[in-house]
Amino acid sequence: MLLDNLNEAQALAVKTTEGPVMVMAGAGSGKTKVLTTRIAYIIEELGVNPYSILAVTFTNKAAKEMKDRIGNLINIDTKYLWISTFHSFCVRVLRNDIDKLPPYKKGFNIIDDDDQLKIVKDLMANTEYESKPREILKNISKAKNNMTVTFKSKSKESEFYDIKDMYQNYLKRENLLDFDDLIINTIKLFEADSNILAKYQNQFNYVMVDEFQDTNSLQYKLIKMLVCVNRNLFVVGDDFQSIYSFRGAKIENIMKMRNDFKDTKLILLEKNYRSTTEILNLANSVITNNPNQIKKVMTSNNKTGNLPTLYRAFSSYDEVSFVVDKIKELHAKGDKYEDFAILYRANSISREFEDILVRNKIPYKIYGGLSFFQRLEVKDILSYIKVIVNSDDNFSFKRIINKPKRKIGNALLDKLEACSRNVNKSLYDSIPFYEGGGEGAKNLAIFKTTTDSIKAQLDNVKLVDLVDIILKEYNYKQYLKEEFGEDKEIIEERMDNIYELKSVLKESEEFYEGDNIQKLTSILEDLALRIDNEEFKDDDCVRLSTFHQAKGLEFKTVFMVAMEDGIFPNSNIESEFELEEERRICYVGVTRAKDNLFLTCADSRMRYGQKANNPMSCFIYEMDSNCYEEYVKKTHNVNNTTLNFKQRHKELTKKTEEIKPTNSIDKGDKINHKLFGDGIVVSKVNDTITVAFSKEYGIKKLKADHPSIKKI
DNA sequence: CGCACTAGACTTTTT
DNA sequence: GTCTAGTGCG
Repeated sequence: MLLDNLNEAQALAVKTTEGPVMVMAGAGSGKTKVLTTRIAYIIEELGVNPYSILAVTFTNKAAKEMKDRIGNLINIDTKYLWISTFHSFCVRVLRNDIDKLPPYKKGFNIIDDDDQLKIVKDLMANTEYESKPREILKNISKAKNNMTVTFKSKSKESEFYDIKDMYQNYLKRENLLDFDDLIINTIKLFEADSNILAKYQNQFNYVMVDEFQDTNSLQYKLIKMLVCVNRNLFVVGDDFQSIYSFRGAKIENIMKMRNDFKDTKLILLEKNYRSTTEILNLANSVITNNPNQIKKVMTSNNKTGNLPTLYRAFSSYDEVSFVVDKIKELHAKGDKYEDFAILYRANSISREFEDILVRNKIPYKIYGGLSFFQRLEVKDILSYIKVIVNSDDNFSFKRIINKPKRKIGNALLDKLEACSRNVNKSLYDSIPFYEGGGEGAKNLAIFKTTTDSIKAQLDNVKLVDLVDIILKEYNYKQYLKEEFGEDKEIIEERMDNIYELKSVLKESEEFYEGDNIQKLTSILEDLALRIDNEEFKDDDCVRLSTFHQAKGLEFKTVFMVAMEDGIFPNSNIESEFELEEERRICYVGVTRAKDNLFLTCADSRMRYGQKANNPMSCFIYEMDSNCYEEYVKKTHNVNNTTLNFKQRHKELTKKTEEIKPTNSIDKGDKINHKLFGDGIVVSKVNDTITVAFSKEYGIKKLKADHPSIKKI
């Protein structure tokens, strides 16, 4: 029954339930279908307790989708299944036992990037240090994830470690955890207490990981710890779609797993159910330029259609017009707006499209920027709720104490902080002990009276109404007016977000049990991780987004725009490794399209206030020209982009050569490749070597100086 | 403490 | 070109 709608490879993946299994699932090959069917199969056919299955994803959306689809397959309540993001899983573990890792306490708060930045800035304000806070944060995250951090000088290095220590100590003191800490401390907890680890190891008989190519070294370590006893690890991924290495994702984990679990069964899903043959041919033609990946040739479901179209525009205006004309044309033929996606490498490109879409009255939605729970007004209201629920939350207190302005600035806060140290209470609780006059001090007292009275009636109000009470009692709208002044539209938009928060609270309210404080505590704990980007999903809109954000989605018609060297691949690309990742981004872009694909670039566009003439993307030059056709609008002078491309390509190769250490590999040498494992060099012609790997991968031709290769 | 002006950045960012 | 963070003055 469950297996009825699966092809052979998919069914094999579902039925291979015991032992380590790796599924390399090409774009559009039914990876979620396999995962969900497998879970349903294990529950239904093997009679396994649903709670002994753990499935981890990277996004809440993916987790939710999996739950929904399992619910459609079998008749169980999916609400409490262990299907969650890495981070939510860790929170669930840490909420139970983090007190075994003092000084952390169970009521810890999770902070996001924005909070982190604030903390680092505050800490640095008391020092002479001059590093850039953003840079510091980037490096803190890198260091936490075992990535290499490079410094300009020894003094910068010691400065970094000093700030990092101050940061970590601050977080511990305030019982705060950043996203990285969630993973790190779960591992620490498992290392510190073998009973706790054993409990989870025994509970989870089946562990599954989605988007495995995106796991970083800590996430892999965590998974390994969980499965090392019963070894039923099932991972699904696609090395072609690894585009998050800048965030620490380690494509090497694919090889690592197969080394750590020698009996790992490899299953390839190569049948694509999404795109036409023409689009798939183009996708394959892109990715073959990355020589060092597990070979998969996506074959189509025999769906045929139009050849992808390349349009080289004179200017970005010309490019944008082309896209809009096409959308209008296809819309007139019956396509919906939501069938279209305009995808680009960098968010800044979206601007040029917004204007013309508005003028042509085409509804669109830009995905990108801040997610709902990162919006300042949402965070403000949440901070208010946190302060009301928990008077120990200094961090949230500081966030909202002067919103709206209550004349409580840094000077007064410093004094209050000194006072709070003296009486050994939180900032909020030390307000009555603060001695010192001034309007600010008076306002502090008023703030406390207001808050106390809301606390007192907390159990008699509906949680949804709490938002209105906060808006009214603290005069929050006043703050928005102070901050955004004349612009009514912005204020309305922000208020809309606050009202949206109300509906989130309403939804959550039904999920949790207990009195209001208990409910609120539970809701607040996990809200930081609950970023649903599904807003407006039922609107019929053209979607504008980066290639990264479009991963996992599909559209009838896709425009890949600003396909220009300097933008895509980005001008910052400095190594072959990075260029390969850009190429994978390109592959992700192409494979989003179901029926129609348009590639566009412009001979000239404004960048940073200046006119830029970018050559056409080298990725287009790399594609087999039989895989696309060029659309020529009118007789227009195709300029010398070829020349530019060649120059640029030379530069790129030169840059790469400078970086690469020259390791001399010769015929007969044993080498290790990060994906294919060990192999023997059978021949060498110039810098191309032919290597015999294990029979799974067979004979491969590789560049001798490729960073994935090491001589052993 | 708050406003106004200026210097600098400007790739991607599942949590 | 545009946004934002930081500085300096009233």
